[in-house]
Amino acid sequence: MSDSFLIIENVRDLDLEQTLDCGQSFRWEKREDGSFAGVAFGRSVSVSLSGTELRIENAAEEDRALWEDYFDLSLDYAAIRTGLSALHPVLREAADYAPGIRILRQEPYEALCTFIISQNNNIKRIKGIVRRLCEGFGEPLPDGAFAFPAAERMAQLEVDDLAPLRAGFRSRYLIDAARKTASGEVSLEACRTMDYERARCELMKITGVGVKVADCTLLYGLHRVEAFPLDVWMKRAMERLFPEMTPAAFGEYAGIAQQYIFHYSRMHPELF
DNA sequence: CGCCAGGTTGTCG
DNA sequence: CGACAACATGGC
Repeated sequence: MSDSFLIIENVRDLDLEQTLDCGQSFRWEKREDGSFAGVAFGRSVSVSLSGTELRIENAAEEDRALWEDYFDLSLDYAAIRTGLSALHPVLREAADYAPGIRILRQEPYEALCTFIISQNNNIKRIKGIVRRLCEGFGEPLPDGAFAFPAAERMAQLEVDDLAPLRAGFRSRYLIDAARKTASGEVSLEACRTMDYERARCELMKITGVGVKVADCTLLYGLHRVEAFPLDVWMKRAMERLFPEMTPAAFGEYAGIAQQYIFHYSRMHPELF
């Protein structure tokens, strides 16, 4: 319907493929023309980048700040990359491999749910489950896409209602996450500013949320860039490529280092 | 067909 | 505390 679009100028250190298909979000699809279609904050858009000009189709001018925030454009990634590169030669290589990665500022509840779904699962199937979750329980949007369902909506469901997702044992975790966040028993917003260790514990009050899912929620949903999620790939990478390093040794931007390393490792499986 | 997937939980020793 | 199977499902 709408032919509105938004142009954000002077965008640096962003590559859409590297950022939207590096395993932090599961809702973006690449199209034939190279643009990416997806939904965030209940807004269905398609995004393309030419040079330093970011074009967001079907976005309103009043949402400019929202999209600048989503793509984390206020953070100077070139400077962060320089700092991280100095820490370790392999980190430099990983950062140089995909310098256009940015940590998206996703909605906290969406990040929580998608990484609950991610456990002991593969990315292809994670995407399918997330899509069915949105189509089944999210608000329909004018262009036929669906918003990510609200916690309040999911809190009213029973575990069996999620059977069509084929999410297996994760369904009851999703319901527990919905109920505890909707009721306020777990406060995602409080985790934004809480002491890091405290925030982790807060999230782990949810059944099915352990250290790794908590860290992913903090990093991708609450932009706690000190969080350093250790999945199977990262554990292998730490053993093999950074035997003398600890997560804390990567500093205040450890989470960004983690994303460079994760993506680099996944693209170079022959290293392991 | 068997192994594995951006883990967590419960159960043993 | 540390190790280890079980957990649903389906991609490859």
